[in-house]
Amino acid sequence: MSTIIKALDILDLFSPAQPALGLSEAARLLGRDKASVLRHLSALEEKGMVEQDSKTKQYHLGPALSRLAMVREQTAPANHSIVNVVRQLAKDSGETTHLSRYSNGRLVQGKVIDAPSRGGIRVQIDPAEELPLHATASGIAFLSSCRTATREQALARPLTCYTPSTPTSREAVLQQVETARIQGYAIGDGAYESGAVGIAATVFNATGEACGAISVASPAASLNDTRKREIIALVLEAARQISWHQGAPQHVISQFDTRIAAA
Amino acid sequence: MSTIIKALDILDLFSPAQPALGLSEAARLLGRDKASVLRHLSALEEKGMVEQDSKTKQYHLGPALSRLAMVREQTAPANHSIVNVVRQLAKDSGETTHLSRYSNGRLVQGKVIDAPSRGGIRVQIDPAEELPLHATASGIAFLSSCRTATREQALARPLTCYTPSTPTSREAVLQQVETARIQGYAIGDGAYESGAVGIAATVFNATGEACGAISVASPAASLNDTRKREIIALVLEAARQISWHQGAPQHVISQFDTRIAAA
DNA sequence: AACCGTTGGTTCATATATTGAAACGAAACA
DNA sequence: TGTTTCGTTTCAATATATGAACCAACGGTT
Repeated sequence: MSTIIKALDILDLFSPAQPALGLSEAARLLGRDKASVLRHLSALEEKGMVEQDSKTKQYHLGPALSRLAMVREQTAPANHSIVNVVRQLAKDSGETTHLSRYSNGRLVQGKVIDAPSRGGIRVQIDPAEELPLHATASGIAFLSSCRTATREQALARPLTCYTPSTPTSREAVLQQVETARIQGYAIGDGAYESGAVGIAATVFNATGEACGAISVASPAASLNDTRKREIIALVLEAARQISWHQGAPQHVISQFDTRIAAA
Repeated sequence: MSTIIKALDILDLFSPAQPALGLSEAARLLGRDKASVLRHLSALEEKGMVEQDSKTKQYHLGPALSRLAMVREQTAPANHSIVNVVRQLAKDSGETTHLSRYSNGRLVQGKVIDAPSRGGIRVQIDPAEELPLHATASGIAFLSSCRTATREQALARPLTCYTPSTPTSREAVLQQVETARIQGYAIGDGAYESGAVGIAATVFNATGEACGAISVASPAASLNDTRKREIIALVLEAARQISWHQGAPQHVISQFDTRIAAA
């Protein structure tokens, strides 16, 4: 394994739950030698990827990340219009909405728009959180449209159980994926977080490949059948627009059109 | 030089002006071998730091950056390292030092470090005090780097006169701002408090926007030309460090570097 | 105060991962 | 068509990473 990857693995230790850690702790979590981890951390620090608190000696994520993320956002192609679609979906549905993107085996949050808060109960989503492919509506939707190799790769990894309704067997996941494929959208009913229902549809890129998912998360209590259908239509429309903004090919777009007409 | 740093150097090639680049171009810019750069890019890609457009083969900054930056922002530690820079500046200059931040049309004190008291005359600063933009070195420095709308807004407000040398006309202020812009630092000679000379430089945030100023306040009596130049260099260096800690973009940092070299 | 289990950090011989010139096929260009 | 440039692969030479052992310092216990 390359040194670069070993070093960058360190960054993945940091999370909202664990915003800072010391040398020994990092080495333990990675199962590596302190000396190596120290050298890696020093290199990362030199480039501003992490920062060390001179008092506590703990490391935390550094300013270079803010800078680079800013560059990425500023130069992300055609991002603005896509974000607008997500925002509109949040407004129309009145619920928390998030767009996720697939990259290197992971489904990561692209943009999260919190529910327009006019009181009442809403779902909160952590924008830094990675979405498990097997336990979220977004994940199931994506798996239902991606290439087989990608799906197999995802299923090969351990299927962590989050709630009593998390599908943890290959068969259970595949069945959900299959219904999602037929319907054109996925419903995740408390499989990741109890009481939160996700309704998601795949988004496609210019090559016609699945590249992520758009999803609305609602409290289970607030969903009856007509409301559900309403949201499904909104999500499908948003997925169509985002895919279109990314230059998805005609046959993908028209498939959305027939799905929306059916809903 | 460690491999990690060499790999991370690649990320610095990306900028709003150059949001994507190919392998050869990157290798050329870095003066390194294509093969190495390819391996580095592949490693970075595996960790999501860059992404390769499968069509054009060009690389651009990856989703891991957005994710990690989000974690960093959520867990933003009350920036200890920045305070350290201010403290160090106070120590190196031997004078009272303060970092101010712009917010809602006002320049407010972020952190004030009193001069290391080894006797003699020093300037006292009230940490609760708001800094008039037109009459302090910090204010002039900030105005010399902020966007036009902000500057106009500041000039539209009444220009209170504090001492005989307070600039009270729009033209007088603008002239000071212009010299500050050219020099990269501002000197406020008793414009707010007679006998107190401020030397300030703008600090920038991750968006590359001016967000405040760092300043050293000395008694006029204790300043000769060489001492002044000494402090200017220290202030510029501190501004550079603070901006860096806030993730300011490369072109901002390098501007500081040239200014420091000139001083 | 002496002891203990930590911590972050350093050293150096060993072993391993990195390196870069050269070569390749593909694509773009003239 | 030949020419250039591109991304990518290979492999021997070597520069670099590694980790066991060690150190000094800190914070609790006894």
